[in-house]
Amino acid sequence: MAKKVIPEAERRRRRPTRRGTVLSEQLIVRTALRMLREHGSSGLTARRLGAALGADPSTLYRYFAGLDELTRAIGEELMGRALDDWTATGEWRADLRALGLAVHASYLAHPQAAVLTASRVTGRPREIAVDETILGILRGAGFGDADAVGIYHAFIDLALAFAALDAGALAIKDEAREADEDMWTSTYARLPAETHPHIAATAHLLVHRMNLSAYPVVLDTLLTSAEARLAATATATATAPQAV
Amino acid sequence: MAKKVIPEAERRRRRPTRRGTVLSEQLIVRTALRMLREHGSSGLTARRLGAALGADPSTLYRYFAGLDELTRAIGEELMGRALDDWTATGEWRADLRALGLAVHASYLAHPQAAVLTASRVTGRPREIAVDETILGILRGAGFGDADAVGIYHAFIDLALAFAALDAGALAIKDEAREADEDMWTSTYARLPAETHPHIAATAHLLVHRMNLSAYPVVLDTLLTSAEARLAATATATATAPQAV
DNA sequence: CTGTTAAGGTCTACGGCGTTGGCATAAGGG
DNA sequence: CCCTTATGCCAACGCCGTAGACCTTAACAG
Repeated sequence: MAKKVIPEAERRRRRPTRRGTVLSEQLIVRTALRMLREHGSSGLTARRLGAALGADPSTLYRYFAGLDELTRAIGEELMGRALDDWTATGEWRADLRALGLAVHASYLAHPQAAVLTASRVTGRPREIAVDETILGILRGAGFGDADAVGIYHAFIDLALAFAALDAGALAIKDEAREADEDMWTSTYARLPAETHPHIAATAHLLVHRMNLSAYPVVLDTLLTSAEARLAATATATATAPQAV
Repeated sequence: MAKKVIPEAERRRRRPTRRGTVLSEQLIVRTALRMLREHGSSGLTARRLGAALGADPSTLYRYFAGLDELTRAIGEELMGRALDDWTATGEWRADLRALGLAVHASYLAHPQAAVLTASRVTGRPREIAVDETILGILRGAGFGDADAVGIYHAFIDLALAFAALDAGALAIKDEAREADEDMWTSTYARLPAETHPHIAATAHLLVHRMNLSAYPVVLDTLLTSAEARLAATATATATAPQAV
């Protein structure tokens, strides 16, 4: 096996595989994304990916130390796409909202991949770029460092957590068209009022609501609360500018 | 193989295993929880679980249709424990807060198990009981059905999403004591100010903050927003009681 | 243009996995 | 006490990740 994985930037010799394809990290990651979509979140295997690329499975280990590292690269790709899809306007609240939704949407565009990656911090460049951007927006808006960090933390974790949760729900629906159907209509909507009065009374509302994501609502409450905090701080500073 | 899995309630003949243990769903689930803690979130295998129980791996299929169903039973167990740890006081906001934290804590008590289960709806009895409880608290507090359902949705998804996210972080720390160490001190805290000014400026705050959960903060913003909505609705109703 | 070197492919193999079907046996109702 | 059948065990299938040895050819020096 490979002594060590050579970073993409330092690759010199690109030998085509037996079947003629020339490999690269990008090609592998994109093929992996396609396979996840086609075969479900547990359908990404070294052998299958190798076959799809026309390469021996073990070749992948020249590019990634293991499937785990490949998984992190996939997450990085999704995070990068979110950032690409986003443009700053200078209005902090609108920008944060758009960025949060972009991250969420980017993951949901590949639910099977998101399931594998959304709850992992990769520490790779494009993920760091997102973090830097968020902190920049907050500090630029006038938040103090402590507030900025607190809001940043809530913001990014909220986006990732909901990305993972919603992607999981989506992936299950995509994969198990049979059997699972829809838990809310099949199970919850049929509970008798005697044993579960509250669910029974609101079943008609639940069935609709639970098929949407709660993310936008929660995101907005977070941003509203941040806005209030900013206003309060500004007033306090204006009143007593000598305070820290 | 078994024609069909027989529900726990209908089991009559409890034949001991070759090594003397008498199986039950509960024993299997609890042993699985222990194995997850000891061997990490990917360390739960039919063979290992069988060995730990002193039974043949295939015996498990008499109790669960597959590892997937066992996983759902584990999630159900965690959700049930959360409900057991919680007691109602009648004050809706405090009750919801306590219940949310109980769910979060119950999952974080078994991070490796939580990783596998937190983003899955099981549709099993004790999970349904939690849902019924939440809706009951909200409707009892005076929220209209539409509001109650909206808040319920945000509340439960928030709890589960953060349980999954925080458990993932915890599980990685438990499992990969080597190699990963702490992404925040190892990677982020060392970024140069030229390329990442905002991260560099706040690194000292980030390192502390990112090792905590953002859940309590976000939960409180959600509850505050709900409280405001309830007050607004009450006023509107008092002013114009004839309104729907 | 040729020779050398090692990057980057392929091949083979190992141990472990989930799951299945067939079989043996003993629990418990009659 | 007998019969039925639930429930356990065994053996086997086709996957999996990945390690190590090996081969081939791209890239560069001369």
